[in-house]
Amino acid sequence: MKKDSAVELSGVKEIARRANVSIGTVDRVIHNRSGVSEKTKQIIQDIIKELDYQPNIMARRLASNKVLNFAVLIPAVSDETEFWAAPLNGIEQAENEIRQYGIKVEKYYFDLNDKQSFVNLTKQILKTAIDGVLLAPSFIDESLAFTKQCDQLKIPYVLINSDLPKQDSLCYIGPELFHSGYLSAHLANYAIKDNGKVLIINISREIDNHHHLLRKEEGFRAYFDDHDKKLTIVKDDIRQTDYASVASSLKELLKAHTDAEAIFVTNSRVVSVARYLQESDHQKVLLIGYDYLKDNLAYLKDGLIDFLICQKPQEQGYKGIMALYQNLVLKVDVEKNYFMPIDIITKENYQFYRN
Amino acid sequence: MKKDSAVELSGVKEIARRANVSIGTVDRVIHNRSGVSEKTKQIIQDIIKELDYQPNIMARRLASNKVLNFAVLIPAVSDETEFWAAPLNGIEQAENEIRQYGIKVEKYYFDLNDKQSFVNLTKQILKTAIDGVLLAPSFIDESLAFTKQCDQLKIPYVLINSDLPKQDSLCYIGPELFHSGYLSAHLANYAIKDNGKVLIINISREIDNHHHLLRKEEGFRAYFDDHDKKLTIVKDDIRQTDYASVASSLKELLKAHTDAEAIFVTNSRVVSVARYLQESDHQKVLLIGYDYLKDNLAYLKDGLIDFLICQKPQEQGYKGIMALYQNLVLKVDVEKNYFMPIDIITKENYQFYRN
DNA sequence: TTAAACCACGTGTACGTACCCGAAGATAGA
DNA sequence: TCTATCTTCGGGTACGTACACGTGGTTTAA
Repeated sequence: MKKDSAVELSGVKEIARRANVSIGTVDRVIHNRSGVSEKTKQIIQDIIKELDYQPNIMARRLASNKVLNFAVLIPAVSDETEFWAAPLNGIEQAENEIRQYGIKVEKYYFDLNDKQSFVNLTKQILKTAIDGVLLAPSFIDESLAFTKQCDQLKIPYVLINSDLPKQDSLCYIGPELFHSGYLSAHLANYAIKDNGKVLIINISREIDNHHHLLRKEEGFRAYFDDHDKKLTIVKDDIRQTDYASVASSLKELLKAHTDAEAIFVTNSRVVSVARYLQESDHQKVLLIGYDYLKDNLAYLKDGLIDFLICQKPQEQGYKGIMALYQNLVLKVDVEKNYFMPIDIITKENYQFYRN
Repeated sequence: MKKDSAVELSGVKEIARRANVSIGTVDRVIHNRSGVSEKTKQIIQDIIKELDYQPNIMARRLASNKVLNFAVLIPAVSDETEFWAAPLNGIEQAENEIRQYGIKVEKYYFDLNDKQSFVNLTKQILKTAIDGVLLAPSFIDESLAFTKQCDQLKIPYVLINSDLPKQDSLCYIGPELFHSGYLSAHLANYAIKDNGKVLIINISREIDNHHHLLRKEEGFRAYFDDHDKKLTIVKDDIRQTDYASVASSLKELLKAHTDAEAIFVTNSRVVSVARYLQESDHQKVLLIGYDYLKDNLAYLKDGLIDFLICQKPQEQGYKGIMALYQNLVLKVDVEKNYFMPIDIITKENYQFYRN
C-alpha cells in the first residue's frame, strides 16, 4: 500500500494536489473539455508543463473502453501477386502486438486486375466506422477519390508501397524506386566491360503498376550517365507474364544479344529469366532482380541470380499499422516519408535477411 | 457502463463466474500460489484453457506496481570505440518505449582498455537488485565469471555483439562474422581477375576483440577456396591504430603490392585506408570495410570505399533490451540466436539505411 | 423575492488485475 | 465437546485514468 516516497509521483492526482483541485478538474483540462475557469485551467496547465506530465497509457486505455478500428486495403495475394503476402504478414504481426491496446484491424483485399473491386471496397469501408486506414494506392485516380473522402471525414490514412503525390496522408511508407535502380546499375557495372552491353527487362502486364518499373529503369540508366560509362543498353518489354511466353521472348532477345554481360529485371519476375537461363544452359550472365521470394531465393542459391534488391515488404505493413497506432493512440508525430532501406541480397547473406 | 453483450468477455471475472468461485481463487491458480484445492484448481485450469485466456497486460502492469530493473554493461563510447554509440542508441530507444511498462534501465560503461574496469562494474551490478542483464562480453574470462554468478542468482542475461559459447544466456544478438567475410569476398571478387591479388588488412591493437577479425578473415578466404579461385591473398596486421602509423604501414604494403585489385579491411578502421589512398593519390582499388560510421560514409560518398558491411548495431541494442522485456514481462520465449542481417552499404543506398 | 438556469468543480464508479486480510469450514488434539 | 490450527476461499482495496453525475454557488429572468 505504501509507495516509496523517493518515487517521483506524477499523475493526475499529484497535479490535482498541487493545484488544489480535484482530479476531475484536472481531467477536464487534459482533455480540454468545458467547465473549467480560465484561471484554474491556466494553473493546471502550468503544473502539467512543469511536471512534464506523461499520461499513463495503460491506465488510459484501460479506463477508456474505446476500441479503435483500422481498415487495411491492399491487393489480394495470388500467384501473380505473391509480393503482397509479406506486407500482409507484417500487418498481422502489428495487429497481434497492439490488439492488447484495443485496436481492431479489418482487412479488405482488392483484385489487382479489377479496378471496380477496389472502388467497391472503398465504399464498403466508408460505410463502417473507422478511425484509420492503411492503403496501397495501386489505382491512382480511384485512390485519390478515396483519400479525399478520408480527408473530409478526418480519418488519417497511411500509404504503403506507392505514394500519392501531394496528398494529406499521415505518412508514406515504401520504397524509393529510382535509387534502387541506380544501385542495381552499380552492381551490374562490375560485370560490364567498357563498351559492353546490358539488358533491361520489364516483365509485366499493362495492369501492373507500370510507373514503378519505369522509375527503376530511369535510376538504372542514370547511373551510367552519371559515370560516363560507354555501353549499350537494350530494353525489352514482355507483356505476357506466363513462363512459356516469357521464355519465347527471352529466346529471341538473347539470340539477338549474345554479348550481353548483365541483365536487370525490374521486378520479381526475374525468376522466369533465371529459369530460362538455367533451362537453356545459357552462359553465365550477371542477373539482378527484385524481391525476397521463395522462387527467387532458389535461383539465388544456385548462382543464377546474383543480386536481389529488396525493400522489406513485411516491415512496410508492420510500420504502416504502427504509424496509425502511434499517431492515434500515443499521439506522437510520425515521419512523413519513411523510405525503406534498399537491401542487397546475395547467396551469402540471404539466410540472415529479415523481411 | 453497459458492455456490448456481443463482446466475448474473457478475463478473470468470467473465469470465476464459470467456475463458481471468486476472482481471488482464479488469481491464485493463475499465479499458482498455494491455497487452492486440487479439484477447483483443475476446474479453473480447464476453463482457462477453454477460453484461451490471455491476461490483460495493461491491467496487470497497472495493478502490480513492480518495477523491473535491467542492467546494461557495454563499452564506453570514445573516439576509438565509436561503434558503441549505436547500440547505446538502440538501448535508449527501447528504454523509452518500455518505460511505461515499469522498466528501469541502468547503464554501466567499461573501458575497453581496462579489464579491471569491467570486473569492477560487474561487482557493482551484482550488489544492486536487478532482474535482467544486457552484456557485451568483450573480455571472455571475466564475462564468464559474471554470467556464472547470474546463473546462480537466476538472473537472465542477453549477450550482444559477441557470443560466449555454451552459456546459459537468454539469447545472443549480434553478427555472424564468418559469413560477413564470406560475403565480402564475393563482392571483392568482381574486381579481382584470375590470378589477381587481394589484400586483407587487420588494423587493431592487441586489446581489441581479435577473434572477431579472425572469423571474418576465415570467411573471406573460404569464399575463394569454395570457388576454386586462383589468386594471391596478402594479409597484413597493423598494430598501431593511430593514422600516422597506419599510413606508414600502408605505404610499405602498397609499394610491395602495386598490383592489388581489392582491399578488405576487417573492421571500421577502413577509414584510415581510405584516407591514405586518397592522400597518396593511389590508383583506384576496390575497398571493402565495416560499419556505418560518419567518417566511413564520407569516403563511401567519395567513392574511395566501395562497400561497407554493417550489421545494424543500433538494432542490436534495441533487440537486446526488448528480449529481456519479452521474456520477463510478456513471458514469451525468445529466439536463442538472433543473427543480425549482413547489410551491404554503397554510395547509392546509404542514405536509406537504418541502423 | 424566488425559481430557473448556468457555471465551476467534487465525487463515485468502472476498466482488469494483484494482493492482502479475514471468514468460514474442516480437521485434529485435549 | 470445545478450542486451536489449517485449508480453502470470498471480499475488499489499489493501480492511474475516463466519464457520468451530483452539488454548491452565482447569475438571470419572472
